[in-house]
Amino acid sequence: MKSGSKASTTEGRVTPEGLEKLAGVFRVFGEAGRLALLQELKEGEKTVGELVELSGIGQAGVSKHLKMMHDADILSRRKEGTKVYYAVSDPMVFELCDLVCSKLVREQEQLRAIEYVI
Amino acid sequence: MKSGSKASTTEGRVTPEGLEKLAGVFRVFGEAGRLALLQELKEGEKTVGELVELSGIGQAGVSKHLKMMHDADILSRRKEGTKVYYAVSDPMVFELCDLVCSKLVREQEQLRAIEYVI
DNA sequence: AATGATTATTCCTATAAAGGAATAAACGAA
DNA sequence: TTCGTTTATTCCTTTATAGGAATAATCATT
Repeated sequence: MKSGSKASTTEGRVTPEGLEKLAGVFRVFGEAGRLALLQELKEGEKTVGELVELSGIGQAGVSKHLKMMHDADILSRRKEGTKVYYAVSDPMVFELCDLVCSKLVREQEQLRAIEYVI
Repeated sequence: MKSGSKASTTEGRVTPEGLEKLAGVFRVFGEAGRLALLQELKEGEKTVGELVELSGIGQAGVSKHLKMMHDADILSRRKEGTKVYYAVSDPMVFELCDLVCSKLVREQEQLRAIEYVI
């Protein structure tokens, strides 16, 4: 067992500041545009321009979203000339999305089952 | 392998509507007050009044947060007399929080290691 | 029916965040 | 240095959400 790290683990209580940080991370994922960008980045690193093309989001928006995710330590950033490559730096991202996705699928199946009965 | 369920699984593409739903779920977790309520509910079902006491959030706020989480199929609701008991209905909730918590702990440990070097 | 207790909802205000246009900044090439 | 490309930032408007006070709704008790 590791020693300190009192601020934000889920066994036992989490401090209000810990909860705020937690919520902050979830908020990063709480926007469809950012999830779309993550979906593109799942296939590998991409430049801002490529992501603008692929996502249909405006350049400013993409740049802001990427900065936000980079600040949250979700993306890595690599500069090459005038281009900037972003990549997912924490695979937790996909575990998170898979968890919620499977939940949504479960719900949908349940709905379908109900429709079937009716 | 299950058959249909095209709308929102993470292998392959997720539709824009799927992404919107996904984001919506994350937004539920993107607020410290709601996480605090979930933390209380981790120990078992509680009434609205108990949660008001425990969380320090106002009655209206608690009620609204609970409704939101119930609508998102995260909480179950049981009425007994004038009291209403809420409980976490999907253990995914805790997996989600644990995932993000462990990420935060990792980051904090990394920060600590850097401080140690300096 | 009237009262008290509990929860839900409405209304308002304040805050935060998204989105777009324009501009700035960083960099390479000529 | 100047120009073109790419990305970041600023400014503005709009929308969404939290939070509180007040009110409504629900239910048991008398």
